[in-house]
Amino acid sequence: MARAAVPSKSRGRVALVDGRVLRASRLRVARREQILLAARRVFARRGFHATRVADLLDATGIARGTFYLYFDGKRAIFAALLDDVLVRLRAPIHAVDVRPGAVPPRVQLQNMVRSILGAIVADRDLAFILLREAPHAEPECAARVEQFYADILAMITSALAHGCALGFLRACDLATTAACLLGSVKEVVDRRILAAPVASGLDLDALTEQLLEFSLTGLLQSASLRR
Amino acid sequence: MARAAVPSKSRGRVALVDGRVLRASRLRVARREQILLAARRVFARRGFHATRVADLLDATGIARGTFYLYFDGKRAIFAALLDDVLVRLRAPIHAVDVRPGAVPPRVQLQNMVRSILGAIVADRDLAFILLREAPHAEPECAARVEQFYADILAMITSALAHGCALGFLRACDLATTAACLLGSVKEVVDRRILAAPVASGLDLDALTEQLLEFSLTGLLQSASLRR
Amino acid sequence: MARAAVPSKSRGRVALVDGRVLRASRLRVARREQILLAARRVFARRGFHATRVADLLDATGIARGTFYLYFDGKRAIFAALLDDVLVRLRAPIHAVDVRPGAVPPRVQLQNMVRSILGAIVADRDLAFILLREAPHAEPECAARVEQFYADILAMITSALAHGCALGFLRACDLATTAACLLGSVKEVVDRRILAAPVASGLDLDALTEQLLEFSLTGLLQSASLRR
Amino acid sequence: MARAAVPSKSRGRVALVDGRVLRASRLRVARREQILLAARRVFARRGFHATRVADLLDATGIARGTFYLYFDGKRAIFAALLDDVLVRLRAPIHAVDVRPGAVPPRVQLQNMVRSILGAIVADRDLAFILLREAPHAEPECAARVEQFYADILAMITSALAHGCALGFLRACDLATTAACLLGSVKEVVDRRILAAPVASGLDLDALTEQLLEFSLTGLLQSASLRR
DNA sequence: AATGAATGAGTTTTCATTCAT
DNA sequence: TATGAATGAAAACTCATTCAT
Repeated sequence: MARAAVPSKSRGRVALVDGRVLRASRLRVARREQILLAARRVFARRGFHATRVADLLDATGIARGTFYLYFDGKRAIFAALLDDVLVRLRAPIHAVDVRPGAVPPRVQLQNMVRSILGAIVADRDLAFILLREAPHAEPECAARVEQFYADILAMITSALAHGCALGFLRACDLATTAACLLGSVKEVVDRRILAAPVASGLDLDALTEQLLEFSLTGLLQSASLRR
Repeated sequence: MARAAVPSKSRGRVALVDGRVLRASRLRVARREQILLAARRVFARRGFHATRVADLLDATGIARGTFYLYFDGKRAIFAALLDDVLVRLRAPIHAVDVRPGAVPPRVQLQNMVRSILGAIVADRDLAFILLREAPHAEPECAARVEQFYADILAMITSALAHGCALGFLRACDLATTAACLLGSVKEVVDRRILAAPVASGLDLDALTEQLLEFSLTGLLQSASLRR
Repeated sequence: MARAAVPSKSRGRVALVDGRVLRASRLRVARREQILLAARRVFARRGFHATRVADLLDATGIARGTFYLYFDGKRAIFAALLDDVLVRLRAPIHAVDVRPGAVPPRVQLQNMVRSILGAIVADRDLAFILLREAPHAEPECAARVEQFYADILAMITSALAHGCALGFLRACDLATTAACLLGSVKEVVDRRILAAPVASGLDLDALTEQLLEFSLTGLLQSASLRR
Repeated sequence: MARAAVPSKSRGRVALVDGRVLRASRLRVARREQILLAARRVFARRGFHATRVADLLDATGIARGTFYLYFDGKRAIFAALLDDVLVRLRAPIHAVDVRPGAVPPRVQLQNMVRSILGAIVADRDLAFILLREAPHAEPECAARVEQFYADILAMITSALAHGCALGFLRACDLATTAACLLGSVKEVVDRRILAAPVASGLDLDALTEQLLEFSLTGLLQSASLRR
């Protein structure tokens, strides 16, 4: 929708027009962002189904027609938000480098988890949308979320398989264990970050540590390790 | 809504009437169950929001008016189903008995997890409703689900605290670790049971074992336990 | 939409149910007719595009939902009306019988034209819909109207070809002449019947005569026939 | 809207300004024509109701605001187009001169019909607008079209009356016969010109001949004239 | 008790027109 | 003059719930 700005160094009339076009384009993009920002908050607070287009209008202060100028409807703007969060959360996820000389795997994991939690804290509303709303909003959105998780699970599974092969990790059912890992992160995010009052001092490093500790060493005391 | 059957010891005419009332009452209850059963399937397949009352009617074969004779509406029947699943899943959950001479804690945990998974497999549709629909159906439903999870988390937290105090478990952030545990179970249920094709041979014992193993001993090889 | 009435002569419960069903079915059909009747008037007076569903509701005195219970929308009810008129006007149209001993062709034509005009007068609103609204209402409606006229033109063309072959009629360009005939009838219907004040004494026999006379013998005096 | 060019006889500065004004005015008129031309095509192809202002803009390549600078709106530009066609088609229509020494009436008629058909072919889009769209576009447009036809019918009626009085034409119901004539022409235009593929070799002289022949001498063989 | 026709509030979406730049 | 973003009135359609039979 938002057209790419056309930068120009020419003079006279053309420059004028280009200047106008450029400015208009910037305004367009800005307006779009403004609507997205407001919508993000509304969707996160009220949920997809309870949110009416009217709520989005109220939150942005624009007219009905204006909204439809920028988005094709409620689903479309929600999908745009979902895109946003999917991109942001996919960014920090990557395979662990186990080559000799690389950063130790545990540190890599730590950094990765920490980055993910950081991205979530940086935009709680988007995280709400991904975790709580998107899976039940629309078939299409749900499918995208499912694909996102499927990708992540594939990476986890691959990492587990490597770890086992290299002797770092114990043998386990990869699919089930991957689910355990994903579930742990999702629930911690949900209950320890999203559900936490905004003001409360979130210690992401501590959360990261707890997640890793739980996943890697389990709950038992070393001494009582062998049951 | 469903009136309690009125038992009667009187005779003759009155007894006859009582018999009728009794029969009617039984029919009432049966009909109610029939509607609930059909609704369960529909809600699980289409989701709360996408399910229209007409879908419930189609699935049951009753008339609109009849439906409202048994339930106060779409929300009410969904709430009734939610009640159902909450009761069923709460049943197997209880504190671990750590008194000397009791069944070993790990076995108790194993039995408990196994029971929960068993209850879920026994009624996938209800599990769908709890896991995927109820949290986004209606504020009231979401609140009840939240309360359910809060109860479970409280029990887990308490168990963790006991385990730590008794020296069975390592020290950890109780709230975060409880979330890890709950998340693991939820995700395993979702991906390894609900998402599994019905025909696929589910091995609940194996799933139980994987969950316990993951939670108690983590992923690392004992040898590489200390990083 | 309207289900066929199920007549029943059985007794007792079944009869009761059948009676109810029958009655309900009749009411349904009656209601549908009532809505169609009102809509016919509204569409004829205001035109398809200027008619809002609300106008139809006002005219019938039913609620919005009720309307959509009987028809899928504005287009659907208009299409139903169009069906109606197409059936009624197609009825009197048939090929001319030129076998020896048959009613004289001119009399057959006279009867046919007279029947058509009669059907139109019997339901001016429907004729309005066919002549003035349907061709511009919706692509689909327009197509049906066009097909209707195409059928008629095909019959006329065939009749002209026969007439020429038999020596009754002079040679002419069939397609163009068929258009002349159709156009004459349409315009006469439009201006001499539809545009006429309802009260005005319409003499359909006279109109029929004028139409035939014009088409068959043209305007020139016999004497000046050869220019 | 379009301001008349202001001719100027003054010199020097004022003349310069006048030159500018003149040029601006010419541009204005040209632009207006350009918009009308594009709109004509769009209205003819999509119809009045299905045409959105955006379609007109797309077809012309101007901005929304610019459009409203030249026309008061969708109705206004359509009305302007209608004006255009009404003027063009009224031009060739005039009374038949029956004074001795004048061109023979049949030749006059022939010329007139031929001129009308020529004007239509010269601008099929405008003819579409008059014949198919204007009568259903807007009450005001419909009224103008109706007035146009009323004028024509009045001329035809008067001509018929004269012809009868002079003994050229047979006695007939003037209003009905006038409708026959008008309807014949309209339908022939519609089906033999507008509906014809553009490429198809239209023989307007032949169509004219057919129309006259049909109207003046009818369909019957002279021999079988008296039924 | 059972039925299903009727209801109408609620929501989305379109598009002709305006107006600040 | 030209632009195109903004507007908001209209209009269609859905569906949970009621109620007369």
